Amino acid sequence: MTIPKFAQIKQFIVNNIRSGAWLENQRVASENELAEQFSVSRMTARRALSELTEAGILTRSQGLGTFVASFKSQSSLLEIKNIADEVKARNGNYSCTVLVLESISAVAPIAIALGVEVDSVVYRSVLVHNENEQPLQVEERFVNPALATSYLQQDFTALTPHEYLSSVAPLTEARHTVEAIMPNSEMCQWLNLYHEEPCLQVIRRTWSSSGIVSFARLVSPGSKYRLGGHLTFKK
Amino acid sequence: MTIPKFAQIKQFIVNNIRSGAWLENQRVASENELAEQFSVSRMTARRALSELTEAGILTRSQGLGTFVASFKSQSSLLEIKNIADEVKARNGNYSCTVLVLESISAVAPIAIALGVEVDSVVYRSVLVHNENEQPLQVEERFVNPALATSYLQQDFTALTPHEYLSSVAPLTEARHTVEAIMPNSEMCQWLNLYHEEPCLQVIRRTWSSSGIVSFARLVSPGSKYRLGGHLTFKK
DNA sequence: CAAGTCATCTTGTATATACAAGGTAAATAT
DNA sequence: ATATTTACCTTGTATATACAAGATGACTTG
Repeated sequence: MTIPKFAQIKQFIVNNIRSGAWLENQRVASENELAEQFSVSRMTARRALSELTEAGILTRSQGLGTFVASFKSQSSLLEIKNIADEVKARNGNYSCTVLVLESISAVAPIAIALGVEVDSVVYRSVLVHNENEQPLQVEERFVNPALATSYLQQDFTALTPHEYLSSVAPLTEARHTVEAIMPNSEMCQWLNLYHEEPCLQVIRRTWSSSGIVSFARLVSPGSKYRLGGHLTFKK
Repeated sequence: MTIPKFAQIKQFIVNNIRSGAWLENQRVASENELAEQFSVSRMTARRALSELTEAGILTRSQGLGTFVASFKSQSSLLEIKNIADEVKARNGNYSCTVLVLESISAVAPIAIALGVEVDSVVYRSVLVHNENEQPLQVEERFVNPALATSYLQQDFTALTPHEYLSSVAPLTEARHTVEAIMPNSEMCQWLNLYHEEPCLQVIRRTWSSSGIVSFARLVSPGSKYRLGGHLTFKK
């Protein structure tokens, strides 16, 4: 028995919840009770309860006790992964084509999103991420030149923009929104779509300690790409 | 100073990372060093480091030390919230209309998704979630009758299907996928769309301890609904 | 009877201590 | 010189103890 004691207690609790034996909002044994049942110290029993609480499986309140969390309270999460990693994970052949790499004058919405002056110069890149030579996602990115001076000199077939930006301006925050859009004709060409079809668009803004670094638009055909996520009591 | 000591240490560390003073993969003071710096016991310093590690902000390895996690390793997460809560959160007027509530014979894809026999009887509901009397999302749901016998007798304008199902068959797991689709004519009618437009579709399958409970399709117009999420070093 | 107090349960914070186990580098033996 | 041992750092697990603070119900007091 090499499994740590606190982990054994966690398993015991999770098993009871997963099996349906303990229902939502039902009370769980107190730290002292668990300590006695498992012949451990209170601090060890406490660790099991605390970690399961942190994981959202239990809820606790001082003076009252510990309870099975209601499923509703758990927010469901979706992961946005790196597309290159995703392709490689399913043994696809990943490649990347650079379509545009330029400096442009920022129109109002771009300037606002990047936190720079309107009509100031910003960098823009458009890449296509391919799986088995078929376009899977278009990445259009606007970059704050003050924070990534030599952006235009990079070879993005070797190093992704995200990786390069992480190295020159360490990221401290990112915000995403996901929506369904209809691609314009330019985007259809980039994605090699004969018939118009709805696309998933992820907007990602990234911050570093010195300000907004970049603003990216990731567009993928609805027929080829989806986001997935799952939520469980495991752990 | 009523802030707990372990929380003060956490703040100190997070501030250093957010400000950019400590870079990715950089080494952080050890438990003993922190304990001395802050005049606390090792266990208290340890708690700060452990909780930040659990939150994905630090990584630790036995024998080596503690390090600032690389931003890349953090998966970006999107939250799928309850739509009624979301509407209420922005002070919208939430309402719900029941369009269909019936038992049908399961065709193959539905039967497979629910884990029941093909052509067996399953329940089906179609609801429209409205914000200020405008359709915001259509929820089409197929339910395993064995696990929610009296599903068809419920009043879903008062209690959402998700809430009802949680009460009769406590959920233990959920899986989601998000994609962009073009709605068919029936869906356009339900969503009150004059012009066809791309929609976000969330597929949600939920499990309880006794099997697959239900299979829901949540469709929202791309122009009215988006998923948001953000990733930060806060906490 | 009603209001306040007290005892006793709960979780929360904090410390001191002990040993286990992983990793590195310097000291030692071959 | 190379290989092994040893010392010393790190994090990981576990215990015993103390007091703080929230919640509840019984008991006491006005």
